Amino acid sequence: MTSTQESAEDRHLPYDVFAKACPSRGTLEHVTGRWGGLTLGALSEGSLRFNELRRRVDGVSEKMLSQTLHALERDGLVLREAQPTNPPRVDYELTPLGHEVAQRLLALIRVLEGGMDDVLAARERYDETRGAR
Amino acid sequence: MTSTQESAEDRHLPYDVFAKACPSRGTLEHVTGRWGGLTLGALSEGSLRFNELRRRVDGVSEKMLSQTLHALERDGLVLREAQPTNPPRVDYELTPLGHEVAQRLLALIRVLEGGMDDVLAARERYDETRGAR
DNA sequence: CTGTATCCGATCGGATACTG
DNA sequence: CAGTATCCGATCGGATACAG
Repeated sequence: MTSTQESAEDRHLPYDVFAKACPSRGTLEHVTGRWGGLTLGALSEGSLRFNELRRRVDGVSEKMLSQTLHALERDGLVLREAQPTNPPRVDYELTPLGHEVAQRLLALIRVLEGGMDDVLAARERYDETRGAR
Repeated sequence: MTSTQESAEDRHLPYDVFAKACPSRGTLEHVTGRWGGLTLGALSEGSLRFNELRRRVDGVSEKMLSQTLHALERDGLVLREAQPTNPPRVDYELTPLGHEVAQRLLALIRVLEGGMDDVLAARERYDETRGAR
């Protein structure tokens, strides 16, 4: 097999995200889903409470944040710590693996933010050529 | 603003993915969308034709691959080169920015693949505690 | 081979209301 | 404060058929 995909099999790992049935795909989707990446990014510098997170991740609804946090918690990327106080206080923080993931995610985001001028220029060219389609 | 988000504003960039209206969010979603990341990853080692890509990105449909490629091309991450031959031959390859993005993406994927044993264990614990729920 | 067009069910995700 | 429950429109995305 003349591999050009220096991925899982070349590194002798049991998981290959390029394979349809691999469980790593599900986690990748949680991490890179609409709110997953921003949530992990927001938690990368320390724990935050539910509504702090909501404000930080601009635009997320309660429902989606709750859903996102559950998925990340289940995957072992986020830790949920509920204080038995009144009013309730719940802190969310990254696990070690969550931190690693968040670091990579933030590196990606930085590249994207840094390249947005190129992206915007490319879009204009594309829309011109294809005449707004 | 006591920033704990060492992101765009701290680096004096005009784009901040955490802001709802920032155009970088759209690009992040193209890149991290269901097929965007896998497509960029598949192209990271060289150009591929349409159906080569389809086989590489296991599970993607024609429609979704086409849509994904258009979005990535418009954002200036992928270059489309159509040969005027018969039968038609179209090569897709990464732009320089596309390569940078793909590198970050692959780094993320590697962390995820490498951490899947932890992830799977965390899931079992979660599902036990919360009783399948 | 490289796509586009259409149909249509599944899922996403926002708004709102409500609970502890 | 920290969520859950429900409604419901928008979008996603697969299957299929068709086109250059």
